[in-house]
Amino acid sequence: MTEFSELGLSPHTLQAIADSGYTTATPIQAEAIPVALTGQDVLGIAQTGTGKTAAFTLPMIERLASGRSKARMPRSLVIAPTRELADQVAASFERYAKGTKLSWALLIGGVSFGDQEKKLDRGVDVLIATPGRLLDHFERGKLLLTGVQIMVVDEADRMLDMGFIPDIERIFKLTPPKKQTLFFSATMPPEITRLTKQFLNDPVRIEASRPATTGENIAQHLVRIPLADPKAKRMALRALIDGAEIKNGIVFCNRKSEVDVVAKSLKAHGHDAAAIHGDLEQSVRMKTLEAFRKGELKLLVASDVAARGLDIPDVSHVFNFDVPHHADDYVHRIGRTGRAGRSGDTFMIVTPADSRNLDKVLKLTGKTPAETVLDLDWSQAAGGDRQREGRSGRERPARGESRSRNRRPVEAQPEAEAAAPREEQAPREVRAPREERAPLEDRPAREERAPRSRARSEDRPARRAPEARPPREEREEREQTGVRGFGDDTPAFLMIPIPKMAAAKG
DNA sequence: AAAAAAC
Repeated sequence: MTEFSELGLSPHTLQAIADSGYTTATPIQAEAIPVALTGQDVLGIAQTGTGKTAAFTLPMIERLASGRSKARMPRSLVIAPTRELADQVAASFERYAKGTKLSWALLIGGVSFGDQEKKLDRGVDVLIATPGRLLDHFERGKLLLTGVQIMVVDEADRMLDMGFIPDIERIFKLTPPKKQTLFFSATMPPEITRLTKQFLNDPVRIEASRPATTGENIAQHLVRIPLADPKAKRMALRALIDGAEIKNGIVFCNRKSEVDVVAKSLKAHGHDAAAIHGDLEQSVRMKTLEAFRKGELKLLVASDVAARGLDIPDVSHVFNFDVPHHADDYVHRIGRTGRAGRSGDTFMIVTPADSRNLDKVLKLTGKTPAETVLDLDWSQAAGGDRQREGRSGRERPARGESRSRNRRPVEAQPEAEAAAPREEQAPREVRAPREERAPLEDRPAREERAPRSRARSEDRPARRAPEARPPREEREEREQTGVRGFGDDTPAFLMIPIPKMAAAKG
């Protein structure tokens, strides 16, 4: 246990920390803060929920305490992948830099340029931004990055997922090479490693990541339902919610449209729920999140915008309305609960159509979740759809007709009636005792199925390897002839071979 | 398959 007072922070900052109610530092804070205070680069391998935001804001505040920034020339820069995350970083500065002269500005999309420009003109010490809006300001000539002394990249691997790496490279190149860089990523895929090698200067590597597996304090439940039908899934979700003692919970869906439908449906059934996803207005996103944080909203229905990074203190339940497309996302989603050693319950609704993604999830977590059985009358769900079974039961109507057709019936009809008497609706939940959760026979059976996927994973590298790493002469030729006009300054990302396209054509 | 992010 390391106290903040041991880390070399100033009395003023320590007071701000104490005012926030903290005394002991998290492992990443204990390791990163002293290093960052010396001005060295930091490569932090840490997931969210490890306290990494404070791990870089605190030393930044200290190092920026002396000196002032000029107009349009921020002295430091924090890049985050999502607006909410950037907002959280801003909140951290607001909290810990209070009483100092440090000024900061939040540059994110979805809000007007005016206020952001005003702040830039006045001069800010800390710029917190998402890549798109930052570059937008830069291109409008509102911003110079040549005065940046400290640059932070938060959740780099997520930026990679979101296609931001070229932007990040560009931003790196707009800042002076002689600066301090604090670089955080939960994982280190090759692309990220390459980036750190190119732009970090002899960084101190600090690891505070939990393994990719899931915490012991999170009880994972699997809810198999017999039909891959959204209505049936909503029935199941309601039954789960009604059958659990929820303080607050997040319901994750794969699609934004589904988020809207599920949120509406829950509200129509008397639940305290609201939606959050990337198509909603920024002000609404923030308001909803704020209400959820304050405990004024019980159920947050979310796309994966909320899966990672968001600072939502303690959630008692996570519901996976859909099996996520990527197993990683599952880990992040359920990681919204069971934080700081508390216990959490998670439920995932699984339909016969989800077996593939489910396999991937189970393989990654290495766990066999408890199966929760819902004793519901599924015909209620199937009934409404039966007459249009021609649609392969998926209920994905063509554009145009979808809205008017789906909306009302979904909310108003048999479903609503089905919910009427609560006692009847409550799930007859048959929960296996923990020890019995993973019957030993189950494991080998699952293992035996593996050859199929193993065969796939074996031949995949074989197919990709020759593309990803062409023979030397070819590479040199490409380097000489493929990209022109940059001289020695060719951006590295232009030199990356594009295996997928080649493979697809071949 | 989907989501995220700039106007």
